[in-house]
Amino acid sequence: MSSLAYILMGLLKDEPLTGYELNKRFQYATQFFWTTDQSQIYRALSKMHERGWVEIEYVVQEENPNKKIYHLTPSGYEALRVWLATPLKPEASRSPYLAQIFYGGDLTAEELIGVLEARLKWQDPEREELEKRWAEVKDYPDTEITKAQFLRRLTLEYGVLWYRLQRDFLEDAIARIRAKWEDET
Amino acid sequence: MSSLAYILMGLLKDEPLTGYELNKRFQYATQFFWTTDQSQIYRALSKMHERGWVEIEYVVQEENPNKKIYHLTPSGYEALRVWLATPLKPEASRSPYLAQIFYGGDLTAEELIGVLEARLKWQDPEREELEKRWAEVKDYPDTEITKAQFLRRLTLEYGVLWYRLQRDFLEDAIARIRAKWEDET
DNA sequence: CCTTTATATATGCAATTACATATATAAACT
DNA sequence: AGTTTATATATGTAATTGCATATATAAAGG
Repeated sequence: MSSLAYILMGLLKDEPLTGYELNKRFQYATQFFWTTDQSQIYRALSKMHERGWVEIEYVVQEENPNKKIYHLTPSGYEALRVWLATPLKPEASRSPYLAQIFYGGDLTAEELIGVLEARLKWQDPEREELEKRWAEVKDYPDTEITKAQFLRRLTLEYGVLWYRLQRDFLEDAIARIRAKWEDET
Repeated sequence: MSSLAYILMGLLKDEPLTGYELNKRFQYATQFFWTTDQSQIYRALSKMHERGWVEIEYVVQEENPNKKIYHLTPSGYEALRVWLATPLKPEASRSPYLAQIFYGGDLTAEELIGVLEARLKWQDPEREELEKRWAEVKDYPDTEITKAQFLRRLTLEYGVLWYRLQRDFLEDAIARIRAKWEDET
């Protein structure tokens, strides 16, 4: 099973949820370490059910479509525990925008910078969203929160650091490319 | 076409190469922004040939298997240029190890730290390799190198900054998890 | 002597992915 | 009046992926 199943089980560990609700969590809770499509969530839930990792509670509704609430089973929890403690092999690196810089020697400064500005433009709102969440929790000492809260905050901190690195690098790169290209002409 | 074809053309822009040689470049030149499998390179080259982006020079050898040297065509170069100047949509984030931290509240400190130490162990040699390459080029002023060298160095710099962030985060996380778990017991 | 490594290209395959689309009702917006 | 959004689940599909394996020769290492 791909990581997706385990990430879903991580969410189900705290509360039973429908596929629809899990999908909504994905736009918020896990978005900086895992993104996925709605269709993948339903497919993953099917496979998890086949394996007995989740049980389905069918809920008939009148105003809205019927729904299936997924409950994590003990066997699912066990599978999650094992996965959480298993060192994973390195992920594939995939940053096509770095390739665009790497090979961009023949482009104009505007073309190159256009690519980097576009990236800044979508990354910065995401960075600000994380900064906001980080500001709310950063001041509690490690000793005054639960282990789970501590770990969630730790990943949030990583997210903030990562986005700041991206922003700093992009801003620096844009300035230096501009200077370099002006110099050469 | 996926980014792979363009990254291959970026390499072919400077010199015609065989699939075998391209594969070797991938373990070095591009490894921190793109990793791939040997089989993907041959498959991508086939597709690129169908599209007329590369031409094949057949070389018969006696001591070694025959080989095909791929030359970038003007139409390939043009496709590369267009891609390089096109802002790409955000890549999917995929960091399962962050998920392991995020959901790791029920694990022991040793289990959690084991995952992080394993990651440090494979990342640190890669970081050191990049640091070494960075040390060799970092002191030339931007004005004394070509645009292409400048951009290659810029991506290398990003790679170094990224690996340092990883190391700093992992070391800090390990220390804080250890402290927190000792505290709770 | 046997195994591994280097040279060189290629296919089979199952898993995973993103994107589009289907179905259905109700509310809210334009 | 017509469109979009929210609720809710599901399938079709082409592309891409990593891994394994096939073929073939020569050199180097154990």
